[in-house]
Amino acid sequence: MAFLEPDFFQRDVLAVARDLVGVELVWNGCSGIIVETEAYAAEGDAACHTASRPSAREFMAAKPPGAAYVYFNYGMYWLFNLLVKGGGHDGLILIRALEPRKGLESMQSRRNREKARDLCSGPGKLAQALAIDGSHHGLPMAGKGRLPGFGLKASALPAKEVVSDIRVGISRAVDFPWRFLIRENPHVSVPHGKVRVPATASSRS
DNA sequence: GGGTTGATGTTC
DNA sequence: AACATCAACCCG
Repeated sequence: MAFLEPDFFQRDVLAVARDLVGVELVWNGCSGIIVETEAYAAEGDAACHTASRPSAREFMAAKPPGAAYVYFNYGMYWLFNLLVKGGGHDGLILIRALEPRKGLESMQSRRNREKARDLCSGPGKLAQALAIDGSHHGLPMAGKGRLPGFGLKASALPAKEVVSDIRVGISRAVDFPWRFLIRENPHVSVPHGKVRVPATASSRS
């Protein structure tokens, strides 16, 4: 199957986030089927980096659709996103979980875990399993600048049941149903319907 | 199983 | 000060 081209990322960020579920992320000898994503919209979404970080707005203006947006969070974990622009709504898509397909041994040693379910079932875990870090920030994952061995492949999967849910681990715009995942897939980070919204000053009253 | 907590560093 | 997390630890 062919690698996705930039036009895939030139659509509405919600459509792309949904359509990425079931796609195979190919990364330097390893790969996995994307089973969970989250969309963040550049406009009107207080949880998106563009709402608070000038560097994120500059990145979106400068880079092409399909570019990797990689950043460090909680002092410990890299998170891997893809840039969407040129369609209905621009934004970033966090890749949150993979079902491992290739390079299991590399993932196991980098994660220091054996079970497939412990390798990529969360955004920090999958970045560690694939050895993604800040050196990959801005890397084109589609089109001309794409490196051999890196990209996104449409995969011919059996019919999948993609459901939407609220996003994980954020404190603003917590009720947007912009997380997309395969229901009942054991490799997702949090099962459908199980995201807990942290108590806030306003909700505690 | 489920809830809680500590480890870490970059950005604003 | 906040943060798009995780694993180890408790309790049962």
